[in-house]
Amino acid sequence: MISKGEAERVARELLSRVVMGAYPPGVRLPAETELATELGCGRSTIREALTRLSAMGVVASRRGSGARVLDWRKEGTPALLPLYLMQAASEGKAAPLVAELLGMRRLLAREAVRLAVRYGDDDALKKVRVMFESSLGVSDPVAHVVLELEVFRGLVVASAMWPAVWLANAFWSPMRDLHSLFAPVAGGPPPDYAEAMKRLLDLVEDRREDDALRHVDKYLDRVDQTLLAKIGGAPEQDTRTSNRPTRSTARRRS
Amino acid sequence: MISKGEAERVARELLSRVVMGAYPPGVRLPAETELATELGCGRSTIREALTRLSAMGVVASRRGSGARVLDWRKEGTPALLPLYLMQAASEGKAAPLVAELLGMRRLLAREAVRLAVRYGDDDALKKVRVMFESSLGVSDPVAHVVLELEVFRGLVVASAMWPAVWLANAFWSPMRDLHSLFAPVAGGPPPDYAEAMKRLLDLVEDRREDDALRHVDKYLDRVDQTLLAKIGGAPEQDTRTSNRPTRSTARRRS
DNA sequence: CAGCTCAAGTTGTCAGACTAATTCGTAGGA
DNA sequence: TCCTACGAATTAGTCTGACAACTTGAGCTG
Repeated sequence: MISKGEAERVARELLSRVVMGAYPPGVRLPAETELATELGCGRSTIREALTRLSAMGVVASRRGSGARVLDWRKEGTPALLPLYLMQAASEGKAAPLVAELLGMRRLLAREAVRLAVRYGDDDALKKVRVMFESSLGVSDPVAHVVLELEVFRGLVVASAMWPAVWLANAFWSPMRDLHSLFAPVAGGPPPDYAEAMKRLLDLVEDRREDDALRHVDKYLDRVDQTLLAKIGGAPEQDTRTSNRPTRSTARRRS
Repeated sequence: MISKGEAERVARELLSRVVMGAYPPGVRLPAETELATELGCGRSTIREALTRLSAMGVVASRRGSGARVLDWRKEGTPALLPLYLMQAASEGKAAPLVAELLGMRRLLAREAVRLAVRYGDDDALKKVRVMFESSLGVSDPVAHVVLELEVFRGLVVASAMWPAVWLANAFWSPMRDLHSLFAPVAGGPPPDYAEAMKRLLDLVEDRREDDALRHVDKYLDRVDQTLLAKIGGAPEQDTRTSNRPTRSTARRRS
């Protein structure tokens, strides 16, 4: 994702052509040799780029037949997020997507807290606390946002439930690229960041699951609404937007 | 994932060496030319395989320096799931992992229902129903399990919230490979599959979010407990194992 | 010992050739 | 007319060899 070089450039170029609609789903891509001459590189570079796009669920190559563009909106992976959202933003349609992304962040943040409370061992949680404290001095918006995500991810890591870590990685690593787009708008860390996060870690270490989940919900409520207000998307009346288990859903008769 | 060829074989071989511990995190892999001669293939094939492993967060290559093995348990992607769980199963440690995977499935299934209720348009939901009905005749365990996952994924697709679809893909496509491991154990579809799923789709189309979520919770409760009992992992007393928002958590005073 | 230079080693990219698979037009037959 | 079978053209997969860009570490110099 952060890698450089010719193959990366070619992959970005091809991906943007697909996302922008120059190569719509279903069509066959030009042959590798054609792409090579057109983009001014060797065939191996084209192949490297196509391998990456294939891992993103954007194209699929078949020997003898060529590479077809897949229905990437339905078959893709979270790696598509940054480019997709950039395009949506350029068309002024970003607001509902951002709201939904925040909802997914909340989903995973809640899961992170839950896992850390249940399975996190004390040493690993200590490391998360160290990571958190090292993020306190940072006021740069982009850096802060990355560190905040890293703390939540650290909670999952501390639980040592690796499949959950991998799911978190699939979402958070594109989110990292993405947040650097919005962080300048969102401004620096919220004023109560240090206090709220410290309290969260305390609750996690005390294994108070219910209190910790309530706390993270409240914190994200404030943060999300602030961000949405600044982005400019009408913040949709009330908290129904969030996908914490809706209040009315809470199973009353189970 | 389903692709064939020499590169796939090499990638599997290298990945299994990493997961089995032959190449522990931090060490440098042998040079590409060495690997090529050792595995009996050309250097381009090795490079193709390494590119895939790199996309899985298992290795990282640097020009001039070589390829290092990453801390794949912390940095990996859900694509590691099948091999990891196979290894855990061979050591008899599968039960807690399976329980956790079922928890994650519930998380995403609930999200699928929620998104479909809120954003799914009627035509797209009709397509999901068609897909579901075409799965009714299937009694083969593996095929059924794949189709059931596909129905839940279809609900997310119907909502047209693509980032959520991509997150679901990241989890469900490895789960597909994985379930084919356990499906023979789990046996065919549960007796109430047709009835329960039809009711779920009805509730979704009627936009009754709360009822739909309750329904899917109850259905998954039954399915999960049956599977866990057969797998042999002690099913951990009661439903506290599931990660539906715990009853006591349901925000009473918000 | 600190700092510099340079040579060896490694990945990234290019080029060309061959292999294996698919596609499609066409000739031939029912 | 329709259908089948065959073969040529097209295309991705793999191998080989070469060079460029970069990193590392040993040896040299002060």
